[in-house]
Amino acid sequence: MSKRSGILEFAVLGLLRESPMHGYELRKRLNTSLGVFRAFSYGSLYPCLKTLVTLGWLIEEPAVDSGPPAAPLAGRRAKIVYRLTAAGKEHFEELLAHSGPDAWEDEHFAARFAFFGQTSKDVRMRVLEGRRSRLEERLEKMRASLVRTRERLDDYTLELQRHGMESVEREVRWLNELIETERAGRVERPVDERDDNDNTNQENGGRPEARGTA
Amino acid sequence: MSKRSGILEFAVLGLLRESPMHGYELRKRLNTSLGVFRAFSYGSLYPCLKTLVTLGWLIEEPAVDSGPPAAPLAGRRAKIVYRLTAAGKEHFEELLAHSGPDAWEDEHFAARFAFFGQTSKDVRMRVLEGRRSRLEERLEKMRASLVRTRERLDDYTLELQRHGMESVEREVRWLNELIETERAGRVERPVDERDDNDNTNQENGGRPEARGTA
DNA sequence: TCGTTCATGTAACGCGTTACATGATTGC
DNA sequence: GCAATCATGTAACGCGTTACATGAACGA
Repeated sequence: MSKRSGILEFAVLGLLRESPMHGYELRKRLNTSLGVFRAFSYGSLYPCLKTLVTLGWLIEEPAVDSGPPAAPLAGRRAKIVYRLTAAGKEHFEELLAHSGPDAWEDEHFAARFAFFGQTSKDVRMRVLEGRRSRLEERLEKMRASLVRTRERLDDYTLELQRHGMESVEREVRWLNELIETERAGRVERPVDERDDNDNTNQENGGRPEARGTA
Repeated sequence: MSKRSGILEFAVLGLLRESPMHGYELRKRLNTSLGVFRAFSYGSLYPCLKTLVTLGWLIEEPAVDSGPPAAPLAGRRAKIVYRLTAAGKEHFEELLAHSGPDAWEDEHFAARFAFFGQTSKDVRMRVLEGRRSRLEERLEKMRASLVRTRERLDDYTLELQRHGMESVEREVRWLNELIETERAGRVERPVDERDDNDNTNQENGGRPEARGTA
């Protein structure tokens, strides 16, 4: 209906899935833990939260402020803590699994990757491979346009293109490593129903060997 | 006044400086020659052109269609060719030289770099160095946030951060090479007043040696 | 008590896109 | 003749930001 948003909505749901939070804290985690790839401001976050509430993905809670025990009374502007509803959880799963055409773009991909810890292995594979083929398309276009326009571009433009292509190629190699690592990975932890907080996901969950590759 | 735009405006002026063009062609060059880093649509391009005309940077010309000699008459919807005015040229120089706080962001930088062929050496140096220090700031922040949050992030988030940092570090190395090359560069071609088309800018204008570095 | 950080919001604007509407020219 | 592509535009919307307004809690 009104005011749907892409990546911000997704990130909010993802963070809230880990644990309930209020807006301020949410924003900080958006810009630090996750935020390497993007910064959000209150002007977008708070309206987004409201929308998600009206959609039923989130509920507001009056913030049982467990910190300072004094002055727990009356009219103090309570922090609003947002908690993911069951429907919200479901919706988030859908978003994770969904492979829309724009799902492989830079920021969409980064956002999904950031929540791989909460994603099943097959979905992870699909996302990684989707991203890779998206990048390979992009490389094709770049090469084609280079062939078409080479000779009538100055050195700087050329250098810019070359550096751009190299960056993309580098990301493809990175994805290749990740995909290999995933393939080698064993156990499929069902992810569902385990009430929070055991985020220690050991047993070779992430990227083992394959480092100092340059 | 109304409808000022950043990078699109800049790119249009830059392309038009090389030679007059109509909107359609302009858009194609935006998305091929230059367009590795960004794609624009008509919905933004045409309004932008109008604005630039009212500002006096551009003038519309009725397109003396030199191609098909037949049917040069009456009411055919003429292509509109846009040409940079003297004021527009001046404005573009200002934009090139200007070092606003946002001038070092990803897309701003890429756009400026794409027009280095029309930029004097000292400005090129300022831009490259500005970009580099901007990236170094960014690296500082990333490192700091890593120190703060390490240990309570899952492997995937960590890997994402690591890859992000490596990308930035790589660009810094790239800039270092470019800056060195610039320093080694000799002649300062005044750039001004040479009526178009001798774009052959030889004499070691771009990036000589320093390749296969990985 | 005074500045800083925490905490929540709103209004206006920025900078673009998508989808639509329109028509001329070219090549088969 | 008909499709493709060239060529120009407009209206509505998307997804965010900046700047502003407000106020409580905390530390020195």
